[in-house]
Amino acid sequence: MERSPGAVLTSSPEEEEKAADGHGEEAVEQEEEAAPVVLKKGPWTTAEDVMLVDHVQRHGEGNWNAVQRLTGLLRCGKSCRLRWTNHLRPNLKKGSFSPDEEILIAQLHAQLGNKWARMAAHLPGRTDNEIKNYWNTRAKRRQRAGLPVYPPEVQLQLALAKRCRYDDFTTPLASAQLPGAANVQALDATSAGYTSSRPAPLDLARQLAATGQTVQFLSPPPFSAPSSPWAKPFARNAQYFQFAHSSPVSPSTPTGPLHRVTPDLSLGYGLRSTDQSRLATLSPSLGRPRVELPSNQFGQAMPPTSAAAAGLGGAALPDHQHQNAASLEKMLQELHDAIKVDPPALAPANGDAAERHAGGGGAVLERNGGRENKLDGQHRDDDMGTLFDMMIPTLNAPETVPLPPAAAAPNHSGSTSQYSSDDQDPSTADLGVDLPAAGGASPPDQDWGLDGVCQWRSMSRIC
DNA sequence: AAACAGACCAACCGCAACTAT
DNA sequence: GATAGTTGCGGTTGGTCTGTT
Repeated sequence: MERSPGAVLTSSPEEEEKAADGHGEEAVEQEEEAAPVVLKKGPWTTAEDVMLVDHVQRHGEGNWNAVQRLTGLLRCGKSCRLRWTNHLRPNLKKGSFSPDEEILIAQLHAQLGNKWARMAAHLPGRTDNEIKNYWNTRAKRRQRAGLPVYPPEVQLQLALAKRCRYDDFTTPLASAQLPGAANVQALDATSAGYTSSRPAPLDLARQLAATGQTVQFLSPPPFSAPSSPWAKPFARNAQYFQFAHSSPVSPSTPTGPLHRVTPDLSLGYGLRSTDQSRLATLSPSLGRPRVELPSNQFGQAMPPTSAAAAGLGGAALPDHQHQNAASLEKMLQELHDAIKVDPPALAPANGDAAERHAGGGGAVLERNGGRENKLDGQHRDDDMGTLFDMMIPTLNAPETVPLPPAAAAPNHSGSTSQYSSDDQDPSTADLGVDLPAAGGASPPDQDWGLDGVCQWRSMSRIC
């Protein structure tokens, strides 16, 4: 919602408006002879907007410092540029963020940190300022409320990514075996050319794909979700699996279509197909082996074996799928051990998974007593949520994953923007946010505050 | 109805990177 | 290579709106 540009609040709005209105290029010359121009600050007037738009139409974007000189607009170049990019340029999308956009922002923030401009590149029609404002207000509000900053689905990504760093995925993954050339390209892009001393990007999509699940790019569906994604139950979540740190995003990443990596994560708990089409994932570099690290995330060193496995390439081995499936199964087993239930059977590494997925059937857990039941997809969603509930405290247990101070206690200022983009790890800081202290009680309102699906409450059982 | 607090948003500022000279 | 100018980015501020007391 944009405020009326006519709301001039400067000290002498009338005079300034007059000045702005009356100037053509001839009037400028007069000013140049006069005393130094006092540039205006504050809200833009309609007349100023018109002048700026006219200037851009004539001269194109750029050379912003010339705007004042050429048009007499009493604004500095920076202000002109800002006004243009944030409000006047065509194809800007105004209004509140759609649920899909919200989810995407959370994903992007999990991956990039406070790289608003880069995030904006993934949200056509949105500006960095808009995203920044959105995130800061929501994040602050959630932090104040003692809620995790990221929605569960993003936390799951981070949790799994973090977890997997400590798993011994010793086998190079066979991207060449992935179905679909685009997939291979995209997934390879997450690792090829990764020359930093930082840990190699972890890409669970790849791992999942190696288990035989399909990984595919979907066309960008319109942002049309009817309700806030953060209000949704957990389940669709396991959808996006380009993980933090896994897909370098460069400023030159096309700002148009959003590319999605959507593994069919039917590892016994399944996802609804309708969910799958909705979730955006972080755009890979579309095959370019560009090396540009995200500003943060996963600063911790990955064990060498994991680093090697996590995407530095390598020849495909015939048994990759089984090995990785076993790793994932092991992970699930551990998670289920924590909650004293049996893990769901890992889906076979072939079409069977998709079949189960489509049918909504399959053995899933019933939390009560660990009995297995045939439940519908929703219940499987819940089970996945339970898994996640268990995952977070496990992952953040001090003996396994030391949390940076920011993770242990939210920033005193309540801001999410204070970490150094290179030094801090929002995947840990924010992932772990607001976890109840060991032995402590969960915050009273630990759900996402929107649909009452509170999986976090169960944490007290294991903390 | 008034006061207050929080949310929201536009815009500014400082800094860094980039480019031209 | 040094310098100046330009552009882009992220953090912050301050005004307005809206809901609550």
